Amino acid sequence: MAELTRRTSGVRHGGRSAQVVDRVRAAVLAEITRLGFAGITIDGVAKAAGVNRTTIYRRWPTKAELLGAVAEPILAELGTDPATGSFRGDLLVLMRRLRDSAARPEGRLLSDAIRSSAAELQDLVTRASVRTLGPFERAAERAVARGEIGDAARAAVAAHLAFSGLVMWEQVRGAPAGDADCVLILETVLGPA
Amino acid sequence: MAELTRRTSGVRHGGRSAQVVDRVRAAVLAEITRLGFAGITIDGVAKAAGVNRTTIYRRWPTKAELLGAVAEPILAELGTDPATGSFRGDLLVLMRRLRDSAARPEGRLLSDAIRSSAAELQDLVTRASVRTLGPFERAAERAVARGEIGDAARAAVAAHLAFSGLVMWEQVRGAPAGDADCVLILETVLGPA
Amino acid sequence: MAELTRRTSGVRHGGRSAQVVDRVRAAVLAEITRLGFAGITIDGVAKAAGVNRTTIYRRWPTKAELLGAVAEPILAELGTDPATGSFRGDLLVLMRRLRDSAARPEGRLLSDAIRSSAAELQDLVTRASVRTLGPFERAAERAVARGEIGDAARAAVAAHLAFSGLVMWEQVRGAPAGDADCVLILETVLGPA
Amino acid sequence: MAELTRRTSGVRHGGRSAQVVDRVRAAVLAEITRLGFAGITIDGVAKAAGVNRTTIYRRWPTKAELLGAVAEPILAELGTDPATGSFRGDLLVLMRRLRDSAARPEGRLLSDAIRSSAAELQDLVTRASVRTLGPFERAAERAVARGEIGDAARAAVAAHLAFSGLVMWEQVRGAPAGDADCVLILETVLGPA
DNA sequence: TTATAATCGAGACGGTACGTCACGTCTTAGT
DNA sequence: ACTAAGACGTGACGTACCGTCTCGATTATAA
Repeated sequence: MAELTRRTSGVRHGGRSAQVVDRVRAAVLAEITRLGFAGITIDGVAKAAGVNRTTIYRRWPTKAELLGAVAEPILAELGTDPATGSFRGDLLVLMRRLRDSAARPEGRLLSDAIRSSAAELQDLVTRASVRTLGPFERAAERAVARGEIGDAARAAVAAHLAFSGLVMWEQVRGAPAGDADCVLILETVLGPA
Repeated sequence: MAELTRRTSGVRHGGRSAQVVDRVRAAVLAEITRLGFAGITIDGVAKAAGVNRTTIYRRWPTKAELLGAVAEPILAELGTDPATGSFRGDLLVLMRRLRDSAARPEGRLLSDAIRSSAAELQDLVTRASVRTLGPFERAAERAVARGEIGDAARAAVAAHLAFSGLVMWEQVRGAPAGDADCVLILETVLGPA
Repeated sequence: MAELTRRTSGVRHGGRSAQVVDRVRAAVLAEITRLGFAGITIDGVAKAAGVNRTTIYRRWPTKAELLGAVAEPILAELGTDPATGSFRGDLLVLMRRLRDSAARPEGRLLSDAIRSSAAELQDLVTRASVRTLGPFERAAERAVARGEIGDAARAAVAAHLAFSGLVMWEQVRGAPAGDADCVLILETVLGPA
Repeated sequence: MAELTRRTSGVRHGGRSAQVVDRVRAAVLAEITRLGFAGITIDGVAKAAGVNRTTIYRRWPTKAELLGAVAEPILAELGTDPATGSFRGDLLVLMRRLRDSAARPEGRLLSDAIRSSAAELQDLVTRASVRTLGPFERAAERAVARGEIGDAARAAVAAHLAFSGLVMWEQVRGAPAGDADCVLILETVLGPA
């Protein structure tokens, strides 16, 4: 998945190039807000960004790369590991972070992408899943290492359920998850505190 | 969502009409197997079915209706309530049923649809979600009514997690859920037996 | 070209059949007024007539036959020979008659058809041309027979010009021909009175 | 009406673009020969030209523009004024020119278009009429200015008749106008030389 | 008065063409 | 070194008519 740099080798003209990148990024987010993840088109992004369509294709040859580049910052953010010292604490932090991100266009992009089954976005989907689920899984591993939970598979499933339950929440229940919902999920997969 | 009959009243030409419906249905499933849910096109279905494209449009004006019609049987199947007498038993049945269905093209259609965020499929998505999640939720309600679980919200979340965890399983973990996975999920959301 | 009777052999069921024929005929004229000659579709006529599309096809297998049937009365009217006793008088009568007819939908149908180059309407076009131009040509022949004009070819051309000039008048000049225009045409092709 | 160049400013790719334009133009003429004016379809032209259908739509958004572009050269040719010094001479030149053009596909396109009553071609029809009839009318005006004819309306009608008579000739009489026919028309509308 | 044949309404289908949208690629000109 | 601009092929979309077919329901006349 492309990072937010040009694919062709060579010097980057700081000013102009960076401007293009920024405008395209902003345009993608605006389009997500306007039309939703599935409604994004290169044409639309180009127009919204005031940039030529070919310019986008040059920099991000596929839609997956474009979206991946836009999602990169939030992916990085969601990819970091918390360190509360307890599985319960880690999961709660991760869930709240994920929930909060879904309120932003980048987050919507991410969670819609994770659920998507489009072949053309396979790269993005996999990468986004791995990096977003990662901290959940590592929290589980730490819990096992710390002896909080004996059964590693059990810990992994708990992490998976917390993640999946949250990712599917709005799609299935029609409203974003609240703070209490996060706590409920947590107590359901880990038992009452 | 259309059932697998003509929208207008009265299918007359039992023979020919029924044949068309059957062939289109089969073609949709074949295309799902071949290209995946997101790869389905009316053109492709028409060709695979050996039927004219306009014939499909006449009967199912939107893609959501076409897919909904094809999904109807499995929706009906997954929409029935088990009656094992216990929440645990009900959930296990529901999960296994859902897991098994995912191995068939109709099931793949369904679970991919449920995760999809395509605007054009909103109808299908909602309907599929409601009908497939329904038995999970009703099982939770019965559990509450029976006094198995005191907290209704807690029961509902358990149902939601079992459902979501299963629907996202393959997408996120790369392989279909096994029997042991179902049990693990069950023990995670309801506690050990 | 079909007359306004059923093509299949057998008895005509006076009431119902006649009603259908009348309503279709009225619908064709209404559609000509609404959409113009080129805008006529069988679908549209059927809807406007409150008659099933297949009923129209049964009776008039081609569009040319349908239109021909509708045009028949006016064709008959325009096909009769005047007898003023002079070429000049005959032509004037014929021109005025043709001009007047163009104000009615049937007449518009006719003159648009005569100018049309649609292959599917070849039958109609030929028939309409022959029958409408006929009186002009016969008037020329009578003039020659009477000795009014010596040169038969010359007389025929005069008839042709009067006819063509009138048929093209509105199309080219943007407004229907007036009485004075008819006289001008007459004096142009036959010389001043 | 579009000229035979791109609608947007500046054709850049002299080679490729020009080639496409040429091939489409040739294809239109070929299709006219093959199927007649009324039988022309964008699909057919695209196939005959070995060009994609959307390419045609991009360049000529409507059929009227496409046909207008193809007709442009002959329109330009038929739009020039002769200067024989006499009404009679001018008309004869104009008639022969028009008659000759009808032997070529472009000319057939033109005269069929002029007679057409299709709403979608209104632009083309008007433009073609105006530009083709124009020289006839201006010849009449010059005749009046020169004092050849006293009555301007009379001169205009003579021009109109010569034009209409010729345009309708083949449609009504079944064979193209010969040289002698042109002379006959001339003598009919202007009197013997 | 009832058969019976003609006719109609309704639904469906295959097919052609339409005009549009989005994709991804290429080339040339300009900055 | 990039970007803008224009063009193109390709595939899919959803719609409008065309002409044909079959079935079931009427209906008007002829037995």
